[in-house]
Amino acid sequence: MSLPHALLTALLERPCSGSELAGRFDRSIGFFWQATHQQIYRELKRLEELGWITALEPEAGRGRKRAYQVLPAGREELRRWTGEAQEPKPLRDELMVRLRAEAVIGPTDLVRDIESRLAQHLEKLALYQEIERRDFPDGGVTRQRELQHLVLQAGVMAETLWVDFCRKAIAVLSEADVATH
Amino acid sequence: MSLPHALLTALLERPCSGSELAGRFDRSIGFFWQATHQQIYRELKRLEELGWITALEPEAGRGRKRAYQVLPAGREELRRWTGEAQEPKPLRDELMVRLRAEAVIGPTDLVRDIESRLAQHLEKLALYQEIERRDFPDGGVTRQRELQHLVLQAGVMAETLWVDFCRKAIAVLSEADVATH
DNA sequence: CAGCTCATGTAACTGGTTACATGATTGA
DNA sequence: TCAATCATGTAACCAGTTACATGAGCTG
Repeated sequence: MSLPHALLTALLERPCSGSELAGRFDRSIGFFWQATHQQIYRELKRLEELGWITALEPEAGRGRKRAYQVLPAGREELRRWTGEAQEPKPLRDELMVRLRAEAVIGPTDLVRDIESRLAQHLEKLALYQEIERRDFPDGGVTRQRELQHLVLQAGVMAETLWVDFCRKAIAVLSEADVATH
Repeated sequence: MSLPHALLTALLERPCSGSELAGRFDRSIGFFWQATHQQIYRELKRLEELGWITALEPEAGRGRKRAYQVLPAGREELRRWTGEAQEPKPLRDELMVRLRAEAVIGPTDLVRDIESRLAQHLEKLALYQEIERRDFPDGGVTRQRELQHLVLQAGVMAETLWVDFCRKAIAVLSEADVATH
């Protein structure tokens, strides 16, 4: 249940409205946690009811922008949750299911799809490295910057892994194709 | 929507009952796709209604073991799905949300949790490497074995990444702790 | 035949997704 | 002033999770 805490974090970094949050979830925060605007509005309402956030200008509803800020109770809840133990989620990837299916039913078009994934991961890797070069030329200086850098590095590491794996998979699938024909 | 296709793959590898499938989802298949027995039974019923699988012995219900095998229509569906294009799912990890929260609200107990995660990832990595040593001493020989090996390697790569990342995170969090006190 | 375990199954709930609706603001 | 766009919101749905129930078969 990370969404409420991702929202608290985002609102602490800078108070803003639901639509702005949706925008931020398409960029920085969205690199490691995604949310649609429907989820965000639903959750903001809940957080307000819980007394963890409050609207800055108590003006009314539909169509009018409504910015929120975090209340002390929200900050306290975020602190509690951040230090809480969590089990690491096991790997869960559709591509692995497909590879295992290929192993059973023989050659399919899967290799085409992996080539296209490779291109996308290369693109994302380049994006992250560009951001890293621009925003963290000397790593992080303050504690906050170091932690932000760390999260970005996780993205770089993950995309690098995917690039490596896609190349390996393409090699295996192509080689096997040749041997089969 | 991988579960039906994971089940088709498992049943092609070896026809079996729901409870046996649940067991297999705790081991090999479960390393990259998890499912509870409730999900499995629900899905098996659906697959049978779709005409993709059929019970081997048409004996009745509750309490009696019911083994299934894949029908030609099921195999065809699996082939179709395997070659289908899929967008790579973006990284989505609670730990990144927590790190970002730490960056905003200052030191918490997070580093303890990461130390415990590190131990778990090391354990899983050792398990995967043990399986690799035992089952793939010379890599894969046939196409099928090579693909199975590839999937296992993905597990090794992912756990290695997590081990590296946890160590990096512990370094940053500890160092920052010292600087803060 | 009592009690245990195995195998199958039901029900309620949660987080996330998709499709659609409506009020407010802006600018040609 | 009206069409486009922005901001907020409702509803239905889907995959996955948790808790619990019940029939079948085995063992002491």
